[in-house]
Amino acid sequence: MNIRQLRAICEVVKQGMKISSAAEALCKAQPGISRQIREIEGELGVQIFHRLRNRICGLTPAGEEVLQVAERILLDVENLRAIGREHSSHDTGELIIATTHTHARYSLPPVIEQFAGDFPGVKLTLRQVSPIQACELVAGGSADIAICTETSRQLDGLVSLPVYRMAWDVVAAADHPILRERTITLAKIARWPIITQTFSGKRVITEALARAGRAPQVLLNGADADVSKAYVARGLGLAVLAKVAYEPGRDRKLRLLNVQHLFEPSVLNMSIRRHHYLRAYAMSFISRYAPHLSLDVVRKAVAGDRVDLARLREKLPVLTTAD
Amino acid sequence: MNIRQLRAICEVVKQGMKISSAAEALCKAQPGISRQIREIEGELGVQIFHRLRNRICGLTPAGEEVLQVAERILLDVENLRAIGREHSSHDTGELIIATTHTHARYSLPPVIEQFAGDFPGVKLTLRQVSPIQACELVAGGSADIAICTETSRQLDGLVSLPVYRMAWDVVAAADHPILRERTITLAKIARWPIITQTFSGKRVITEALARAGRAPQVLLNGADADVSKAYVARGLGLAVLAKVAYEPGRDRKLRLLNVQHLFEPSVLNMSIRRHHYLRAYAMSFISRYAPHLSLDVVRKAVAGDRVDLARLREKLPVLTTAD
DNA sequence: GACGCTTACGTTCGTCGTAACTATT
DNA sequence: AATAGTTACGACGAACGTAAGCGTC
Repeated sequence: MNIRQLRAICEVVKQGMKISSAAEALCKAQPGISRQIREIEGELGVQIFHRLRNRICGLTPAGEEVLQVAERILLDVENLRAIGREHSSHDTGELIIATTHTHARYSLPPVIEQFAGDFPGVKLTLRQVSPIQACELVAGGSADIAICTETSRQLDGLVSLPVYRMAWDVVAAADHPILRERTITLAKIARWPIITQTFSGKRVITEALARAGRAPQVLLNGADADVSKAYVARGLGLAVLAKVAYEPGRDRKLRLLNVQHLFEPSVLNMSIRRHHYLRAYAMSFISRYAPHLSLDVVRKAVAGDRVDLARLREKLPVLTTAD
Repeated sequence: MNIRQLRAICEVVKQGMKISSAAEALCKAQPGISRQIREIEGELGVQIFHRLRNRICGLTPAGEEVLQVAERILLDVENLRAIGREHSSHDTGELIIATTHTHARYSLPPVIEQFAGDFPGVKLTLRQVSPIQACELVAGGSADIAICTETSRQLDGLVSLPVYRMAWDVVAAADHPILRERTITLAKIARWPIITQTFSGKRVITEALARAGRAPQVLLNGADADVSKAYVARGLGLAVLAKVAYEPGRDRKLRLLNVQHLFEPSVLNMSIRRHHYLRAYAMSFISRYAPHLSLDVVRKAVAGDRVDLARLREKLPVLTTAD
């Protein structure tokens, strides 16, 4: 058995059961990949791929099981390389963080600034995507850490730790009529056009209004916090923002509505691929971003020991400002 | 990187940092092993072994981490082979159970008889050892399942599931004076010489008497249940036996003392190496031996998901007779 | 005929064992 | 001298790419 053979299997699956695409992705000729696969099938004594008319078209049940283990082995091979780099060049390497606009723009900058100062040799990459994509990037090994609100479905092989509760704000233009109201209710919010954001912000407002039997009048959808703020400033509507995205000093044309009682804070997760080796600088990043998280807990959770998430959630600090 | 290289590393460690022994164990020449190691050290860019005066004498910190991951990879490689065998020859293979005398002789025979009938193609091996050795065999990959009472220290990489509570009996010769007592107390037991067994039986009696401020008068130590019974039958003393080891039909010369109130039942564990692939027949064996254990729980526990052991323990049946 | 995989074959690279060498005890 | 590990070298085998073959769309 060979690591190359396992890589061939995984790549063929990743490329949608195409040997030729896998060969290209691995910079090899097709016949090589073809043989690697037949060789390991011969050695294990089972068909891994379902062949239909001389063409590969799916995994056999045995193949499903093989794939799972093969992926774990390849991950561990990557981990060995990371261990090597860790001990040969402690403070140089790469750290890829997948997150949404809100965190890339508002909650992460101070941490990243500090981190970049401390680890000039680490190439830090920020991938700004949707929460689901962020998790998928991490699960697929293309990113180290995902920082995003909870996604509906947990990918397996992914360890998610709650790190903050995110409070929400509703903002309005300084001369917006709603500011004359003494108390804000969901019903009053629902009267005005709303600029919803792409990800969790949208869900938060929709669900909250649904609880009050209302639906938002969506003026504009698919905006991020910055876009939302621009439209709100022009008086076109209200927007729900993560509290961290409101900057009193810069957002002069905006006013906050007092809505803590209307919107439940969302849980912000940090997701890491299970069994992924975390370089020392990655741990350092984590402890800077979430100083209340014990690194030992992180290490254990990633190693596969199940951690008492409920207890972690209980004492989660609320994320309000980035600094 | 190569699986061979990883195997070389693990074998050298296993052989107590001896390259030559590792070479022999792997049926290779020394220079080959030597080179494999230097090659992977070169590729990872770190020293794995500590070298002192041209001689290997320990793992570096990096080596410790590498070893851990390398072992996991080798285990997974073994798992791939097992998956192959599972799907190519479902009902043939090997099953190695490491357990103590009591279970080999008393609690397992009916299950094994049934199993052997159902899976004639499976070579079943029973390794009769101490509880600690049983766990070590499983942790080292030399056995599939360990069945034994809890050991003081949990080996890492080992998943232990509680399967039964083992009740204890004290037996005496039919004409033993203690049988004239109306109620049995620890103090009364402590008056007589005791034949202690090698493993948990010894601890049980010692700890129980210690709670009553007594120490056992040990007449003979290191016996198993059968040896104990023979001496007890000759009137040489009392013995603490697992309830399952007392056979009323055969043990005519022995009498039971009513001691449920004196000896706390011990928890019997089933231990499996974490991430070890369990063949279908192994699962079948488990469900026969412990029908109250959900196979899904077993599968999850072995896969690394932590299971609520406390809840499992609560509703543990008491093991009294084997059938 | 284009696409996708397999078979065939010669080259290249890697792995292994023997043997000679070096260092430690 | 004996033990433990490294270096050197030649032989064998595995992996790769090119080219040709086969079956499907």
